[in-house]
Amino acid sequence: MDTQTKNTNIRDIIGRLDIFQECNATFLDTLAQQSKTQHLKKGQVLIVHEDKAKRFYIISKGLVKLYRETLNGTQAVIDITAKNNIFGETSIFHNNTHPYSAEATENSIIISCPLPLLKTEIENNPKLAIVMLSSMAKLKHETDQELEHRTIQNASQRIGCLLLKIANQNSKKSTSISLPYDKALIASRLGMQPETFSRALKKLKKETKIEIKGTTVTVDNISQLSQYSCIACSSEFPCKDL
Amino acid sequence: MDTQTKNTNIRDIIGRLDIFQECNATFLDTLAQQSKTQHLKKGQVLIVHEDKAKRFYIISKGLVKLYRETLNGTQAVIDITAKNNIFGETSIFHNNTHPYSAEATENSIIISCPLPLLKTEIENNPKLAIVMLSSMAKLKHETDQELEHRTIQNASQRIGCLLLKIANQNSKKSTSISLPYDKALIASRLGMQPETFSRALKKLKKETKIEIKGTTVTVDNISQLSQYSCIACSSEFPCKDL
DNA sequence: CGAGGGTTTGAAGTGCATCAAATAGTGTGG
DNA sequence: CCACACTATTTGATGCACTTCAAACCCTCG
Repeated sequence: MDTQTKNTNIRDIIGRLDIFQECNATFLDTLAQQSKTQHLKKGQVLIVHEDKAKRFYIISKGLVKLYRETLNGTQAVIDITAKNNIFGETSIFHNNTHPYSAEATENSIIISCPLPLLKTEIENNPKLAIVMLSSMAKLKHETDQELEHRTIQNASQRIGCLLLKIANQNSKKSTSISLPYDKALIASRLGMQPETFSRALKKLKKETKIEIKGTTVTVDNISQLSQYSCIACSSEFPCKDL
Repeated sequence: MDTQTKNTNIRDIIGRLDIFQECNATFLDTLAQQSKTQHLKKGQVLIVHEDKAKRFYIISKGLVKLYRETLNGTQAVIDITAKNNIFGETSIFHNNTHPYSAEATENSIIISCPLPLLKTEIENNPKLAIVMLSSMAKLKHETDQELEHRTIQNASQRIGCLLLKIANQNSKKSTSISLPYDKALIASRLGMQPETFSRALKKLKKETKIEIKGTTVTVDNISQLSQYSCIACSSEFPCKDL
């Protein structure tokens, strides 16, 4: 594939992102021209916490874990993010330092774009600033929710809550959910050990009559599940405030 | 005090807030005119989670707890915020619904301002939008840190981390710290029970040789404290990224 | 078929929560 | 200035949830 074609692809992907809907073609063209596609192997680290930030990233394919890590290697997962999501852009507001690390958790294709370009555009395009502002507010709110869950919900309830979230994203009444990534990764996303995840899922199955077969979870009675999980949450199902 | 004088006071306070430094006098005057001062008793609830939002708030004096609460009354504290801080403004980005509850934890004086006015100004004043954006990014980052602490640090380490934060805000080498609010409230802010706080503080005292007398904590050896707490954190002392 | 990662299970330990009760601290009215 | 009432904090005893370490199992893919 020649450069011309590549850039067209990037331009298309960028142009479709929600976050850039208020940007004009000139900016998008320039951004696309200065962007690069990167192929990441599973496990490859893209950002190291507190690194100087020069670029931000868009996931074209795959899965990226955002996390913070202590010297001895213990990790706290902040988010696991997928196709068409952007990350690394918040460093603009942190002295151009990345506030988290990022690692591909499966083979992924990433578009990397220069940060200064975005920064300038935010400063010059008020509409983009507003879009970024509400996107940031949404992120903040999600983290607040997560903090609440960690404080109030037990392991099984947190799993139930995640299942409900996934079920809701799909069709209205879908009862068959396939886990978006492997169980150990889900566990870390929910702030628990893989062993705990396994046992807590078993408990959840017993309590709410869900069916588990490998990577597929079948929920016959969504209200039973929501009752079990949402009793320990400030928001009622289906979580309006997201 | 007549209305004129009151408004002048409000105007002064608003005008000094960091967040409004990029706003012109006309806006600040209008905002002050449409604002009201409220006296809150300790324990009084100002915002109930998911209420329709009409106003945002500025603390002129006192202390306000922002939290989320389940039906059975269990709380998750999001933040405890003091003089010259603003809260309730994020509802602009959540369909005018407050994403948390707010309660005065001591007798407080609050300035309440109409949200639509702020919303319009954000939309029309790009510089304010940028200020709001970095303030929101900072909040998000703080919550990310908190989530990390809950995941990785134990109770004693979290207390130590808080002490370091307070020590750092004051003078460079201050060794005498007075707790900003009562211990049960600190405990809830750190996501633990009062009993746990008491025991964990005792343990911290033993491990790091700090002195505790009522509400005053004396730290002779800050590096010993930071070593104890920051070993379980992705940021090294003194936490640069704040 | 066998290697290797992902997942589950078991056994034991740790940290925090819970409930109950004692103690310290604070403000009030006499 | 003291005694009382009330709140904040500490202490003790016990239980539960989650972690840790070790080993078994399971699945997929060369």
